[in-house]
Order: sequence, then C-alpha cells, then structure tokens
Amino acid sequence: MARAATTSDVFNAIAEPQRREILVLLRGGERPVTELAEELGMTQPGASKHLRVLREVGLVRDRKAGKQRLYGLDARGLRPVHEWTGGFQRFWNESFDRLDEYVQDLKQTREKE
Amino acid sequence: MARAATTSDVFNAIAEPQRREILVLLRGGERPVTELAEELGMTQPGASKHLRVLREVGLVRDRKAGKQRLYGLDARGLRPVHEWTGGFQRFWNESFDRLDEYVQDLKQTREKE
DNA sequence: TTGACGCATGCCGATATCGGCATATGATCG
DNA sequence: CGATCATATGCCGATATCGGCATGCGTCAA
Repeated sequence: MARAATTSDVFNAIAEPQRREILVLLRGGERPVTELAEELGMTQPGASKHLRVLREVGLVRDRKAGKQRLYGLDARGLRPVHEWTGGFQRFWNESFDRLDEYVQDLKQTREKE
Repeated sequence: MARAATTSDVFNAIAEPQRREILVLLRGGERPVTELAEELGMTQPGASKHLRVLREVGLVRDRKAGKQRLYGLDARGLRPVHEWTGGFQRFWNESFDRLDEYVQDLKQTREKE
C-alpha cells in the first residue's frame, strides 16, 4: 500500500496555485485554453492539463465554440470547501486567547529549565 | 525543471483527507499524538508525520505536557482559504442559471449535427 | 482536399508524497 | 543509572504529480 486518496477531489484540485489562478481568471467569463495559457504565462499543454483536473472535479465546464473550446467556471464545488473552513471560524476568532495561553506555557517551560 | 510549488502552504496541507480529520478532531481540544492516531485508525508515525505538515503551515501548535506532547488547533491559517473560496460565492449562486445556458447550448449544438 | 489553427494526449524525467517499518530521541520513574 | 513510555525521524517502495516536448485529432477556410 502506498499513497492514498489525494486525487480528484476539490481540495486537491485547488491545492495547485496555477489552478487557483485559472479559477480566478474564469470569474471574468469563459475563455479558450490558449488565452488562459498566455495570461498565466504557461504553455498550452500545461493549461490543458490543469483544466482537465478542474473539469474532472467539476469546477469548470467546457463548451465547443467553433474551432475553439471555451472553459467556464462552475463554482458550486467550492462551496463545500467554504463550508468546511467555515466550521473553524469560531476557532480563529479565539486564536489570540489561545495563543496567549500558549505563550504563558512557553514562559513556564523556560523557567523550569 | 519539474514539479512546482505544492508544498508547505495551507491549501496543500488540507488537501489530505486524514489531515482534515485531524483538524476536526482537534476542535474538541488538545490531544496527544497517540490518541489522535488511535481515534483515526492510523499508526503513530503516520499521525506524527501529518502533524508535522500541519505544524509547518501553522495550523497546529504543540506543547509539551510531561511525557506527552499535546497538539492543539490554530485555525487562523484556514481563514485565507475561507476567504478565497468566499470570493466565488456569487458564482455558485449563479451557477444554476449558467448551467441552463450551458444546457441550451448543448441542445443547439446537437441540433446542428 | 490540403493546410492551418486550437486543443488534447502521450511519454519522459525529476521530484514529491504517503504508508509501513525499524529505530533514534526525549522524558519520567524506580 | 536503567527501564519504559511517548513521540519523532529515517529509510524504503509504490505511486502520483508537474513541466516540457512532440504529436495526434478535430475543425474551419481556401
């Protein structure tokens, strides 16, 4: 056994910085592959591969438009991520207090040594 | 050149399902490694490694408690993820409309053939 | 039909990742 | 000090990932 379940879920898809950039660009509307590649400074095959991953997890759709293929955003898959992180919201508000506790503990630890 | 920037950012850290589970468990409070490993059905070294990743991106902190080492949540790093996905919120609300457009286009395409 | 364009795919090399195992390190207690 | 518990680390094998390049395939225009 080796390497478990990382592929083809949304969390993995957006772990790649370039893929996040693609999604951001697509908020501006549908775009063909070449244009995306150019705007992001990557090769066309590179863009195609990232788009494939995004398509497989359902974050983009594609549509033929004559000779071109237009990619468009389907952001619904991002909602679970938003909600999952939202489940920690009250904790990042508490964090300063907790950090204080932590600092206190550190001080105590040092004094013991 | 090969393989670019995936490591040591929060998006990557939470791309791993087991690491997400760890974070969820830690919402219940600090816990030692062994306990986490047991509750999640993984080995102790496995848990330690995931905790290391989470520590390196700042999502957990550790604190010595006698013989043990307690891991605790520091959720502040999840905030950027929440906000980034939040930037797509209006798009996942629109998505049904867009999906309709898409279906229309599909029909047209088929009729042409 | 032939050529040109737009895009996808296949293959490769370099590297990163994850799980499992053994073992090192660190702390506590007798 | 020596034994023992708690955790980290190192090494390995299997696999996945990403970028680059060449090339395949489909579509349109002449």
